[in-house]
Amino acid sequence: MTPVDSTLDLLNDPAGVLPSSAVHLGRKAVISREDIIAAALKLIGPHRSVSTLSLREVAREAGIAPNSFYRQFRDMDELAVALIDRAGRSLRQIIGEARHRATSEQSVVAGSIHAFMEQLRSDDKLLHILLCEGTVGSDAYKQAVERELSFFEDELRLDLIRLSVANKTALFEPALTAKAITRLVFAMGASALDIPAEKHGELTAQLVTMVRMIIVGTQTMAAAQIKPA
Amino acid sequence: MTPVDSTLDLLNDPAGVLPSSAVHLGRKAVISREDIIAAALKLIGPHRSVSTLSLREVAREAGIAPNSFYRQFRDMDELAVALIDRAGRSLRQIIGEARHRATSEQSVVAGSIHAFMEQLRSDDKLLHILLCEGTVGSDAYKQAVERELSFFEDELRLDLIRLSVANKTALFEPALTAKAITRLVFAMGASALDIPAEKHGELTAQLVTMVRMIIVGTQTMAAAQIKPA
DNA sequence: TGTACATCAGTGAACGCGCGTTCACTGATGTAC
DNA sequence: TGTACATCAGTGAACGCGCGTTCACTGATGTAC
Repeated sequence: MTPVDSTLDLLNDPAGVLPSSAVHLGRKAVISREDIIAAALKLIGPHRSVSTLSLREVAREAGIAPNSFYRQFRDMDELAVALIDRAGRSLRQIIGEARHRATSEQSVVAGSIHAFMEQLRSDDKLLHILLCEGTVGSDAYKQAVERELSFFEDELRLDLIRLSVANKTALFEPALTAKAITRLVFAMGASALDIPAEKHGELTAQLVTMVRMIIVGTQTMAAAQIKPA
Repeated sequence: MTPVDSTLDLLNDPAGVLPSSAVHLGRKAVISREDIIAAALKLIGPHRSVSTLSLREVAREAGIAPNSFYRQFRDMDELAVALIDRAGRSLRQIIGEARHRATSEQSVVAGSIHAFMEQLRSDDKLLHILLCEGTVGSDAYKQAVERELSFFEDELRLDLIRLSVANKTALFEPALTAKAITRLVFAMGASALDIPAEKHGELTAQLVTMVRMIIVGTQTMAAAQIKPA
């Protein structure tokens, strides 16, 4: 039971060398939000989504009393939103890195998608959260997921514009293009969670082609001088 | 309590004019699968997905004893799969009708999407099921939803081919095009469930443009003689 | 440095609840004579 | 037509369980002197 061990470590840490995340205003907090988040992440997997976790279950995994949970979170909803926020931030960073390594539209698309699928293949719990919690759960869940998706869309939109300027190729409604790509990638990612890993390669290739369709379409429509609505 | 009333009606139906769905092998079955399915549909809504329904809750709504449920379904999973099957069949019929009214790619796209969004706007419970149950719940759920989606993809693929032949415009990988469109429409539909009805028009317009991007892309790629992988 | 004290993070026990599932039953149904 | 009977769809009561939430507590922590 790691959380319990780390509790003991904290208490036996006279030199104060432990991560400051567990320290609050000069006083040692034996249970941190981090402990609870880590426990929830341990429980999440391909067949467990955040919305199916119970408070007691998370507390058990964290090695704390059920009611101690309340010292850190108002309820499970608040924990779920914290997890979704973290998941969004994590994925945006990963994709952002992949994207800024890229120089052409081609490599932005392929690179980002490969980074995304790699995260997925590595059984990243945070990504599971973003993919699974969007359609069920409380309004707070859904809003949190929608917020993360819109962050994604925005970053993608800026990159699409950046590249279209660099390549001197116009885009038809970059915002809509970014939204379409984001939604499609997340939808395909969600269905990839349930297929065996050996088919991920095929799915990645499909996804790259699909996104190319959207980009070629948006460029063609811009070239044809179709007016944005 | 409608189900209870209909039970009484059945018992007081000497002329045997009631729907045959409640009659089994010459013997009157007072509780039918239909009663239970109807009760589940009553409970489903924007904030209730099938996976959050309890057996007792459905039984209560149907006006039957909890254990009577078992005479019709092995468990809630079996009920959920029945609901998903029905939802798929219903939506395919609606979209199919809209599609066969159409003659051009333009009107196929716009017509189908409008029919889809109209179903959504009308608060159709069956559509909710298809949109919400894809990412959570048991494997049986997910497989059932995937199966319905693949039916959709297939019908859309055939229609795209039919129209491209009629219009003499080639398509790049029709199967992938159909898959991209299907996934995108369902993903956008799922997020539409949580937005106020007055924004549905805007969302429909966005969706039409997005799908046009895919179709224009797929046509342009075919015209450019890019080889399918 | 040593000691007394206030604070409050974490707890153990208990609550009432709705759940899925089981069991033996009952009583209407359709059938055999 | 009337009657006795077997069938089995539907039931009421009960089970044990895990849940979220509450309460008064306790004991380690950091502070004041």
